[in-house]
Amino acid sequence: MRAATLKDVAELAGVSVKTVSNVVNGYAFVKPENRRKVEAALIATGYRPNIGARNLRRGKTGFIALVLPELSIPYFGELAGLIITAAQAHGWNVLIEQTQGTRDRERTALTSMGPHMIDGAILSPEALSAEDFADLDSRVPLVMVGEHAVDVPIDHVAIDNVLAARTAVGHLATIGRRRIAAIGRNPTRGTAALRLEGYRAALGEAGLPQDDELDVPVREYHRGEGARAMSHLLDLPERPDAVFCFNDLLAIGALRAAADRGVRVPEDLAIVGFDNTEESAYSVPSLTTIAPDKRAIAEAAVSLIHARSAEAAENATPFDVEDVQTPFALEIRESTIGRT
Amino acid sequence: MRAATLKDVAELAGVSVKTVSNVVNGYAFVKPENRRKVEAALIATGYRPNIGARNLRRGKTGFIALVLPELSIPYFGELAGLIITAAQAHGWNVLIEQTQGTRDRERTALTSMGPHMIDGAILSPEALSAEDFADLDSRVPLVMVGEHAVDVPIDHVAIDNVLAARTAVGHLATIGRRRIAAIGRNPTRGTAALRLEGYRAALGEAGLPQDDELDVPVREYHRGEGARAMSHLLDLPERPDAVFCFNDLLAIGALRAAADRGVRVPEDLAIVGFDNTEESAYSVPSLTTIAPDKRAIAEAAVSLIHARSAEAAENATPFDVEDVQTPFALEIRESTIGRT
DNA sequence: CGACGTTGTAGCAACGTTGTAAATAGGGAA
DNA sequence: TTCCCTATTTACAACGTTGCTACAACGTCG
Repeated sequence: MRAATLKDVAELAGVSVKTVSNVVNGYAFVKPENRRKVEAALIATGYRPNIGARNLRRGKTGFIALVLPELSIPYFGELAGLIITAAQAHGWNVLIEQTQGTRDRERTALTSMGPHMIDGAILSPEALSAEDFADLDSRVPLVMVGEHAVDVPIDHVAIDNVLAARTAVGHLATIGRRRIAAIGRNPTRGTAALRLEGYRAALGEAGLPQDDELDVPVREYHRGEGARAMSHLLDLPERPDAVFCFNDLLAIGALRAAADRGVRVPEDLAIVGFDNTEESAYSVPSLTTIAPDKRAIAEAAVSLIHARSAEAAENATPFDVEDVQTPFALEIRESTIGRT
Repeated sequence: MRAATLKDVAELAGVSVKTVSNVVNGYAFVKPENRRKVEAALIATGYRPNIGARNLRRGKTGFIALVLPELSIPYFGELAGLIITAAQAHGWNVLIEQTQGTRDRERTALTSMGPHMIDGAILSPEALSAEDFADLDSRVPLVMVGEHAVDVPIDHVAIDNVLAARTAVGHLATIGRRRIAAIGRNPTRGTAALRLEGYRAALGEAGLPQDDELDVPVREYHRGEGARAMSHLLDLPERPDAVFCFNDLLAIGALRAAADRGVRVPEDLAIVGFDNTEESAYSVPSLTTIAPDKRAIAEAAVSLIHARSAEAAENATPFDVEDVQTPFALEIRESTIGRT
């Protein structure tokens, strides 16, 4: 039992294949009577267009790729959900490629997705560097979300990471913390450098010294690493009274390590996270965090792909590389100001 | 600048299109010399097969659909990641469809994905009933993951929900809890009935009475609902000393509500969750939970689609409906036995 | 020396769709 | 009546790929 094709519908309705195609595509000049017959036949056969064939003919694929480290990371799960929804509004399906944040797999994802496969790609790279983009065939519209420390001419959507980090650390200084640590330094990660910059700027603005031992590097942005780093900070002869974590997972790990040591949050130690994952609103204590507008990020990214795609179709002169800054807010919760 | 096609490669290599196709597909009988020439031309042109055209010709799409409530729910984020990985091993890309757990969107997902689009679908339905499957064109292999309370002849992968719930509640009884509540009853949800059954069975086995007011219904399986339900339980004249939550999100919410009331976990109240999401290992206190083998679920589901797909291709007589039970474990953590 | 099998190559058709252009029908104007 | 215009429909080709089949070249064997 094959699926119905235009041909099947045409035979049943007693018209040509093309007329059926015209009806399906809303072409204006079809005799009302034929239109009715075709519509009846469409329903009777349960016709669904063969997307592959249509795209082959139209030269579009109907897919965009979403390249990210891992769906199991809450931030990416939430973002992916929003991107899928936004893409659907433009008639796109989303293919998700997981890279584990490794440069190798990010490169593979970039090169293996030929232009036959996808109409565009949204990347959330962690380890890609400028040269990886150099030999990239640029037929596919690309948008980076999150950050590009690398200076490549590619459209880009993100919050102002430096300002966000400054805001977070500024908040810690405002509530009287004087020994503010940071967890999340990482050499290969684009955002890490920016958030570190914001952290240092805020320390400067608050007149606080920079102490290298308060700035702990991590290998991964996972809970376990956050706990490890926090543990390390609590072992210092002079403990910090606050810590800025470069994402919520690290902060959750830090929270956990503090609890293990009997360190009270926020009385002894204030903690700020980054991402406002749903988890952060329900932790004990709840987590003060930077809340990027994820929906805005998702919609901006998809819109950019759409615009680039249209531009290519019309052979228009390309518009300048876009650098969309989406809004964010500081979500103040118990981990810095306690129960209210 | 178009993408390279077989024709381009053939012209460059000085052979026919078909010979290039033969090389690309690993056909044995190609003269070594021609093979070399073609391979060189392939690299020179950067040829990538047009998947759409290939699938059109082969009658396969290369995609499977994954229909689930929402990617932002940690359990589904984790599961989706594993399914994508498992599907890749079979050469499949995964299209994700989010339904928000509504019956309407689950039905739409089921009917709109024609067989042109996908080679199979993995469903994690929450609200579908038997009649929704009745008028389903069954050309696409379908696998349900999680639970089907509905009795339909569709392949199915899940843990033994009744046994898992019994194990969880049995654990609470074993550590001496006598007034054990349950959060998660829900009329439309397949798993809820099974977990409730396990809960009641375990109460019976432990010689504990069933008290209807201890069994709190929820609308959604989200953290907020867990907190609300827990709050309600803590308002009872006679508080429970333990609670079994039907998933981790509800448990995290319950944990939060307990903290808000100053109720100590596990001293005053033991909590068990379900799903073993990564979050549950790092909450304060960490959460005792049922840990399904998610990787096994993902791989079993994809394998089943693969088997059904092959069966259809060979016109074999269909094998019986499979009901794969994957293993689970009780992960005992602080929320029932405290710091160790 | 001819029949035959093995190895290698290529032409053609078809997958289901749509753009283009040509064909048809029905009016009304010349 | 003839011709042109408009409204509608249709045939055909093409998108890029691969299965089928034909065929050529080359040995091998009787």
